[in-house]
Amino acid sequence: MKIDPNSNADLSAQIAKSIRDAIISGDLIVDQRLPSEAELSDQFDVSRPTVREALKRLAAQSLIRTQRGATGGAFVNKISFEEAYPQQITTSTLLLSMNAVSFETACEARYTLERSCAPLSALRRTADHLATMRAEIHRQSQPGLTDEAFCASDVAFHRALVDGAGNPVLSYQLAGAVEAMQPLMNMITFSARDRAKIIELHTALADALEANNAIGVDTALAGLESYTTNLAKSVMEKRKNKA
Amino acid sequence: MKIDPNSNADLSAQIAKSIRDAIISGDLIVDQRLPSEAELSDQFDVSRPTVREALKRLAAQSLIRTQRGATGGAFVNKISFEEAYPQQITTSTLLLSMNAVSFETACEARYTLERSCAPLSALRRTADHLATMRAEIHRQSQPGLTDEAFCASDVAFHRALVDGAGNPVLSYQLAGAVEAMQPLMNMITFSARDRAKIIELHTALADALEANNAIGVDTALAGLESYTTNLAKSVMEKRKNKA
DNA sequence: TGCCATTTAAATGCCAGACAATTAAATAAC
DNA sequence: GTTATTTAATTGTCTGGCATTTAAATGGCA
Repeated sequence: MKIDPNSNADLSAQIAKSIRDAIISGDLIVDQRLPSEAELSDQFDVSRPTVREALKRLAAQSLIRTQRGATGGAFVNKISFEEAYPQQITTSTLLLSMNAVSFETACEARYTLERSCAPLSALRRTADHLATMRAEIHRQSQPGLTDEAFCASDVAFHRALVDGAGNPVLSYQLAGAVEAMQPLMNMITFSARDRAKIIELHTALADALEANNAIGVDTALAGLESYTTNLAKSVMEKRKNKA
Repeated sequence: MKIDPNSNADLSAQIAKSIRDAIISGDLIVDQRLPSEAELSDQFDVSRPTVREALKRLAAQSLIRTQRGATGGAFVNKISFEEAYPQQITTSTLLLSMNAVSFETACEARYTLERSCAPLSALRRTADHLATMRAEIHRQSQPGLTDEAFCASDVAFHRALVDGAGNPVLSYQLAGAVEAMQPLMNMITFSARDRAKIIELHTALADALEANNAIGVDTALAGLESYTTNLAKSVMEKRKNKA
């Protein structure tokens, strides 16, 4: 293998790309062992620290894992949905906060995606999903709950709804959309009346889901979206008037 | 700052996590310069190569960028949707190929998400989006097109549809779902009759979008989903009988 | 004073060589 | 045959250094 030392990219970035491409193309398969760091530095004609930087880049993307010891080394990692969730959520969260995405835009995306899961979830949700949602509704009605805890429970509620669709790909894609909204939601202070209204809509949603009523779920979600949007709008308005 | 040398995690992973957390929490803001590698190795009480490995991890996630020279250093990166797309697509693609996700499951997720964009796209699509879709339809009807090129054009067509919704968050989330399907689609050989049928549905879709007819778009998408699923099923069947 | 060339300093990029820690396999002892 | 020990391979980390890049400081000159 050869690396272009005149490229503007770092050597470690080029090496990482080379290995990454091999993984994506299937040249390297899951659980296959990469050459040792010493061998790689020979093959790419760079020093071991440079190879290590490249491997750390790949490890940061969960593309490889490393083991120490005699039979150790770097192995192509079978990336799981569980591993991919946090990455996806981190990136989505930062995208929203760094790119000045409006609350409306983020909210629209989130509810648009979530409503698409509703029919499937109404069809397939298990008793477990329903129980989780009921439990979260109960938690949300506890007095003395902080706004952060209320939002976290809200996220758990909606994730149960999404998971109810029984499609891991959907769950993965939605995780980013739903969780990334949390920092935005945390900017809102929920009055007792707000919480009561949201709990009411959550209950309607759970009821519809229990009855396998797709239209009811969709209606409740639409209600939640408009209520949340309006709430955010009025909060922003108040904050603007104060300043 | 302190790092636990007795943790089972690598020092570089711990340092990366510490800096990553600071970025997510807002302690470090966009374009802020991190301490130099030498300063970081002092602060964390580790060597410079270890700090560098940590920084490469963060760079692999597009959380920082580095500049050489007198006023250089590592800076918190304002991650853009454009930067995030490839990451998202790579991860989604590998998730599908490594976890033996069935064609049905992936296809369901993709069309479920895409159909959720349809009403918005019917409302907001610009002439540009429409022109892109028409151009891709034209390309798809060219004789002599390879299956790969046909699939690539299909992806471009559907991305235009999604982008028509005018919501960057939706476009980002959908990119993974749509593009990650391509390797699966590439496993199918499309007969002339298949292509004609798909082009017919694409045309119906574009027509409906041009008429701002949300229901028509949804119908065409539903048709595409069932046609694609059946096509894949028959291809798999044939392949199985051969073997 | 103002402009241009040169020097300097700070930072990252890269390398060589070494030692520590971990782990599994080979070996030896009983 | 089982257990303890040694050995070898591999990653993790450190020290120290040189190369390269870049902006700012400096100096020379008109």
